[in-house]
Amino acid sequence: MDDSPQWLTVEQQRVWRELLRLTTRLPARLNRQLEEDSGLSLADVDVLVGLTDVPDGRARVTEFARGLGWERSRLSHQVARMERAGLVRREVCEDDGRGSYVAVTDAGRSAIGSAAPAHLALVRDLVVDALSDDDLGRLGVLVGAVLERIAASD
Amino acid sequence: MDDSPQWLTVEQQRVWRELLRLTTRLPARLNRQLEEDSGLSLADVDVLVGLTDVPDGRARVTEFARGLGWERSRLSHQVARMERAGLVRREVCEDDGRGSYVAVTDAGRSAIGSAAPAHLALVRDLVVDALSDDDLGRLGVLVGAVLERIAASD
DNA sequence: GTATCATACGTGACGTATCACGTATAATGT
DNA sequence: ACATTATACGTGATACGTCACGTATGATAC
Repeated sequence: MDDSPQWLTVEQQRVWRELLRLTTRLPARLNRQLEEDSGLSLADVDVLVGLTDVPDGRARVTEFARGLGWERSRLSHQVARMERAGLVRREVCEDDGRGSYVAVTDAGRSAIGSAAPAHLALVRDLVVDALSDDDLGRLGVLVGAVLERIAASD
Repeated sequence: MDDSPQWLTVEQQRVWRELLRLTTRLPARLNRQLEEDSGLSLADVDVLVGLTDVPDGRARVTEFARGLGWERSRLSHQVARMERAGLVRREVCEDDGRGSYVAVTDAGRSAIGSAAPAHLALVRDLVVDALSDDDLGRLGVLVGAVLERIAASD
């Protein structure tokens, strides 16, 4: 009977359903605001923020994907879309013929510069200011514990 | 200066990034296990669980979507896919010519019956058992606060 | 009765995210 | 040197989720 699956309690189900709900509602809300204000998507923002944070504005694809916590091919596809939009460009890697760099363009820098204030204001409104500092820290610890379980079960 | 957007602190950014990571990693992990074990998707499971929980195994589309916390057209598309797979069927509503019911089929009941144990075991492993009872309750409260902010900002 | 407004819901277009697969290059072993 | 293994990463296929739009039906006002 050790391994027999058990149905969730009512309370456990409630928390579980809320978590699932969050996985679609949160990105959707942010995407809607971003689309209205700037034409960017949340994925565009993540990539642009990541690239503008590194010294020469470029990163190797696989390492960058790891840093974002994304699947490699998710980044490849996203970069392809962003390249078509002129937000990033791919650059050959001189040292390693296998791979390439993703580099932010001037248009990309400009786009994220314009989009960031309103986007961050909404992130504040929805998440940061919804909780006390203690609670935000606590949320981070709890979500971190779940992410560790996910990583361990891969 | 009241409305000026502010950059997130390092700690706030960390929690924010973890939340974003969770929105893709959690469904992806559950989907992978479900696909391997049963060929169902997490969305299939949500619909089937929802339908097997109501008395005659059927529900009106708009109300059911609301209950799941889904966009209406998300459910319509999902039902179309599940109908093709024989998991549910649409039934005419006798009292209201505008709408229809989604009803679970025998195959659907069987599929969710087979898939549920392993799926719930993974939900337990990743979420429920990753936290103490107190922490799980706390997570629910914190996520609930964020969901309220999202609902309020729509 | 008719017109207008409201509601239910399905569909198309599109962007997104994962998985499988394949190609090109680098590293390693012999 | 050559063969084998490993790595980097791009692409296609598919399922998914949102938004816009449209049709059909019901409710309401006159």
